[in-house]
Amino acid sequence: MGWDDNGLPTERRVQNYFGVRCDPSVPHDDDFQPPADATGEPVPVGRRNFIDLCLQLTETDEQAFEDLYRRLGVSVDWSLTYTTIGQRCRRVSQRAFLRNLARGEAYQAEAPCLWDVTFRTAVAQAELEDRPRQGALHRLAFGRSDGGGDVLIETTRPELVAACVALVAHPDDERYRPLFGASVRTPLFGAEVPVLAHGLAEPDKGTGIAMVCTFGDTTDVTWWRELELPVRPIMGPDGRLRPELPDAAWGSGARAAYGEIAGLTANAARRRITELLGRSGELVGEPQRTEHAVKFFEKGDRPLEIITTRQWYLRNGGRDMPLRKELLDRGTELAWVPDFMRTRYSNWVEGLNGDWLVSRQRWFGVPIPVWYALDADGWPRYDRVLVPSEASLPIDPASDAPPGYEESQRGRPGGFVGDPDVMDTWATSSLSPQIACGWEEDPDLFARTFPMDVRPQAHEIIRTWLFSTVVRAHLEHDSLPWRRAAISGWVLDPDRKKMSKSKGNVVTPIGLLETYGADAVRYWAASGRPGTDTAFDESQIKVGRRLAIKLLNAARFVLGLAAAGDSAAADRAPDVGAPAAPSLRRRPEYTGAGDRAPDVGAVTEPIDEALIAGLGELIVSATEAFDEFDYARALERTERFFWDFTDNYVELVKNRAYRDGSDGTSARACLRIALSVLQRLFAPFLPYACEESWSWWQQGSIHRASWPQQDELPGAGDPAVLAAASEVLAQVRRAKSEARRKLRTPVESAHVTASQEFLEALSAASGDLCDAGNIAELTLDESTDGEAPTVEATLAAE
RNA sequence: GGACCGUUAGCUCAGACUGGUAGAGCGCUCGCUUCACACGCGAGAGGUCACUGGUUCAAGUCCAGUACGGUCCA
Repeated sequence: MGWDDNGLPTERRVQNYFGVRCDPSVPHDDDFQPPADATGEPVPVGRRNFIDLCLQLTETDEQAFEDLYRRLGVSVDWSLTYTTIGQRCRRVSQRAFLRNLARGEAYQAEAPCLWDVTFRTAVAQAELEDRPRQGALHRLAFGRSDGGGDVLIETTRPELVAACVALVAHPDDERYRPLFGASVRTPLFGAEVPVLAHGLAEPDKGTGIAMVCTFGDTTDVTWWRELELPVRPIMGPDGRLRPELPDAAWGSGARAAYGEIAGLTANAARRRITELLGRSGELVGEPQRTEHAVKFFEKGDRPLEIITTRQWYLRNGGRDMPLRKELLDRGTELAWVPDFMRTRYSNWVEGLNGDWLVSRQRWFGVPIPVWYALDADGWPRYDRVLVPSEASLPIDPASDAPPGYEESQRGRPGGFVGDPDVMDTWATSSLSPQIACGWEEDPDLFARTFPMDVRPQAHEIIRTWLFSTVVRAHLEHDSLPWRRAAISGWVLDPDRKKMSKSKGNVVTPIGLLETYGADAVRYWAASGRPGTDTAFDESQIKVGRRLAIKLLNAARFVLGLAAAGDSAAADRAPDVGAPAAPSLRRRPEYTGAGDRAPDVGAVTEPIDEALIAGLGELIVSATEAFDEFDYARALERTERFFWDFTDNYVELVKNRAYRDGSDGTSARACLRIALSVLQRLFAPFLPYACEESWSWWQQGSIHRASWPQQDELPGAGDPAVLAAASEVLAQVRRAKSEARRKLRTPVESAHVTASQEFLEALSAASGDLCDAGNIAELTLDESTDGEAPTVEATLAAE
């Protein structure tokens, strides 16, 4: 079990929980205490103090999670727990990064990147989501430099007109073709920008010609790069327009206009610039309200900006087609459950528009393990990356010195400076197979466990966890990290909406565990098929609870019977001690020692053999379903058999099972065989009920017992015997029910008309049938027309 | 705009691969204190399988398309 504790969610929780915010300029305080009142203005704390608070809170949170998982009966070796902020993960994560760096797969670049202004960090493509936002289309007039009139564009972000570097239209657009190569002047700022052609311009969107700004969206970045445009940056990392002019050559009018918006947020600047444009006459008509998709950081709540910064990237096929092809091939090589999830992977890889940005301007994460040499003037030489030895990992460049340097040289000319950033949390999580398998640390374990068998995860993180793990294994080991991926769906709320904290429709499991027990919750969870979203349905949890209780009661019956039928144990008193559960007032007395394997040779009655035959088929089909990861099918089959077992078989043989003699022994042996198999088939779903009832008659944990095999059962029987008896019993019950009589009501005679095969099967179970139906006389009559069996029952008078 | 998944009883879902009389549970109605279980048991009612075509002796199932819902990617 690994806790993914580093990253932004933890930082945000710590900020809210303790009422602090991290400010690296604040010195470390050895005696720091968080504010008593966390609701006030956040207290700035130094980096080290902030990280300590993160460590403190994650430890508490992880203990709560561990308690929850233990209660759920999740099968985990808790001695092997790790955390992604822990020493071992930091070491693995940094080692993998350094290997990527040495092979040229990790590189740094000064480039436009998606930027969250709230958290002031770069974010990766995989962390984006589109959200619909209300906006307004502003129609702006750009005057042609040759005086030939205005060119009109539409934009939802008029404040970016200060950053405009070109206009683009589609190369085939006849309206603008004459303008290509000409220049226009931007409104308010009068900057001369070219009119250019590019295939990404959409002729039917707005006026068909768009302004290119550095940078308003990712299309701007493409245009800027492919048309080799200059940069005119105006957006600062804090989400406010930069104080300095974007273009030093601007004249006084442009300077004055920019002075109106410098330092404002994007929204405020938009309002101000709209006023200015209206006044200058360059805003044409009224802004038109519109809804459009805006890119957000998935954990953020302000739109992303695009700013130019120096960041670390990891090659992931976003730029080079050979690597992309190799990674697409890995997606084909991987076995997907369900198979269609492969398409999500392919879509994602094919849609990558850049390499993986792995550096984050945050604190609670694995540090990027490099330093930079400082030149004689004290400026970082980003082309002189200083790296630690693998043996020294993990390191923190903020407190450790690079090889060949002294700590005293930090920040000094000719000295060094540490990279201040941490890695994307997925840069560590993408190595979970390497972490768990002991990569470079336990060669024997690694050889035996890597690549792993299966990655279980949900579908929304195919683009992050799954894909990034494939990338790392491909680059480091030239292999898949696992052979299969089993993709689960989501739990939706009862209205089939995604659960989310902001909507307030989240159901947490703890209350359900308290009300219904872990077995019931697991039963419901297991009924959702792989890859399929499941609407939360409390009634299904109740069904699970009913099943678990039924299993306990059935076990109590079977094991109590065995004692009663064993004449040596017949006078043992039942245990009437403290109840284990409300429905378990008695626990079967069963004190013998040794292994309690059922007596296979004792099964002699045809109907008992019929039950065993069905049991064998069940084992085969449940095992096949598990082999295909279709746990829901395995559960459904087992459950169906079990209810049929209790409703029909048990009722049919109950009287015989109470009797001495070989026919009674056969029933008791069969019941015990069935119980043993059913307990083991149910064990993955109902671990508590199975473990408890298993302990009543077996040694050791059921969760270490062998999986049932068909060949451990007695030889072949004919399932038709049980089916025929069940069918007639059902019809006798119906007759009693329709007469509104008790089910114990004696039946003077029952006359069965059916095919010869049916009657032959039935007669092999007629004794049990008469016992169970309280039938005095059973007569059989062969039908000639092949119709369904019919039963005429004559009930005793009241 | 491209793709994927789904649409079966009031609700939640099986019915796949391999076409052959429409299934389960919950809920509802009725009955039953029955010696494992009233946290139980038995019985009953309830569906034009989203729609339109096609293939076939036969389609919930296979093929093509449409609509609606959800999701992923642009």
